[in-house]
Amino acid sequence: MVPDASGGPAYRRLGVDERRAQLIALGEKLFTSSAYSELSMARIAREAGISKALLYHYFPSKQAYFQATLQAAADELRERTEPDAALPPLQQLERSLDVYLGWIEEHREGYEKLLITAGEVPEVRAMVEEVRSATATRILGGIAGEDQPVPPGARTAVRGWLWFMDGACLDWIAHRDLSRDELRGLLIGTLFGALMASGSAEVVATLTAAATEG
Amino acid sequence: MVPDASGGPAYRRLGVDERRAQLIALGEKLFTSSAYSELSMARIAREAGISKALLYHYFPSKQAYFQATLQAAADELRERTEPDAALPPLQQLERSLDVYLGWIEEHREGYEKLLITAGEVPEVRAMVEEVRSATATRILGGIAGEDQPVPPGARTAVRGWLWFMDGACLDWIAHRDLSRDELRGLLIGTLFGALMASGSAEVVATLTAAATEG
DNA sequence: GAGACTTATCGACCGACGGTCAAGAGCAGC
DNA sequence: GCTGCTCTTGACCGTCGGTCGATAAGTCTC
Repeated sequence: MVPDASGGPAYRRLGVDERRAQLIALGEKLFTSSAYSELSMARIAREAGISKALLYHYFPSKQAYFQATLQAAADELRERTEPDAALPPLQQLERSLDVYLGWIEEHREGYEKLLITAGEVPEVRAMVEEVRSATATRILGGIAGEDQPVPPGARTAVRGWLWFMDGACLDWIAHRDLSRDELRGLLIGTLFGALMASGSAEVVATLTAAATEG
Repeated sequence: MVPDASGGPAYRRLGVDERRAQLIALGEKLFTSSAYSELSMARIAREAGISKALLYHYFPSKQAYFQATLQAAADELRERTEPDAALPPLQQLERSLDVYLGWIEEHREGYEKLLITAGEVPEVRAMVEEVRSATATRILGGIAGEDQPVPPGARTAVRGWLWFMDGACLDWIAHRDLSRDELRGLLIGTLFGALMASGSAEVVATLTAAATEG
């Protein structure tokens, strides 16, 4: 390093937690404004005012770093969409959807980048896929009864519907000409439509009946 | 190059079209068996038995090369799903879907890799997005009348449905426990369900009425 | 205040990547 | 057998993700 003519320290020495928090906060900012592959670790380090080696001291790889910046948001989302088991299934779904859509409105750019960039990083693809899987299981479990075997059509319908949700949400935040309630209605209506078309009419009937009677 | 001890030519010299065709055929094979980022241009050149510089002589970049290997398949798919304007809208849709699903069955691995890898290559993402956009316009134009303004809800519904299609198809080829007819029924039923839920009930009625009367 | 100790931090380095370039080798025409 | 066109090459460049031994900032002790 260049000798420090000013006499002060050549760099500031932070505690581990402090430095790590700073890097994660920076990562959240950078990864939502640039694509994963367009951000080099060298540039991230430069913007953080540290060396690349230090960045690698805190995170074993670029993918791990990216994943770490997502983890906090992912945890928060999962916790917020955790359904209230006391509610009837349909209301559980409605409430979770509401929270989900609210979260997307708050994190527009991040959500967009996440879905588009998902293909680049296997770990992130796995995260998205795991969220989809868990949600599908939750829905199928909630509507078809606990340990009943799930008919293939219903499984495909729910799986496809989760993709529908992402596509519709991307369209939503791109155009912003639909209210959140309208979108939620579209999503739930489509889920029912898909389940009906898959030959699972009775679960839809059960669902809606339980809602109107309760 | 190492002096050729055998006395024969050090390399085979091919015509431009021949070499290009060979490289595209090789690319189709390699890109369906490995992910885009896992394939280096050096390795592709090695497998083709040529130098990396020659590969770059035929294709200006790795992305352009990848895109070129997709172009043939994309053209074929687009041509095959071109609807017959003489048919009523619903039958157009059914026939195009049938062709589409058949194409996916033929190109399972390629389709899977394509959707998963789409995020990595901007050009490919643009291709997929363009196909979705064109299909959406085709569907919306066919059902809502030619130059009528499309209500936002219907647009979002169709856009989401195209994502639904990809998600359902991925589930379909992953599990293979649904017949093509069942899947097609699920897709069309879901499209109707989505349009109904978006408040475009009348277009669905028009569509199905035209089908049964025609 | 001086010295010892811990460890956060750095500069220099590596192999591999995508991409470029001027020179060379295969083949056709004479 | 020579000439010329162009297909083809080895060597090179800048940057990337990632690694490593050395160094200096801060703290603790006396």
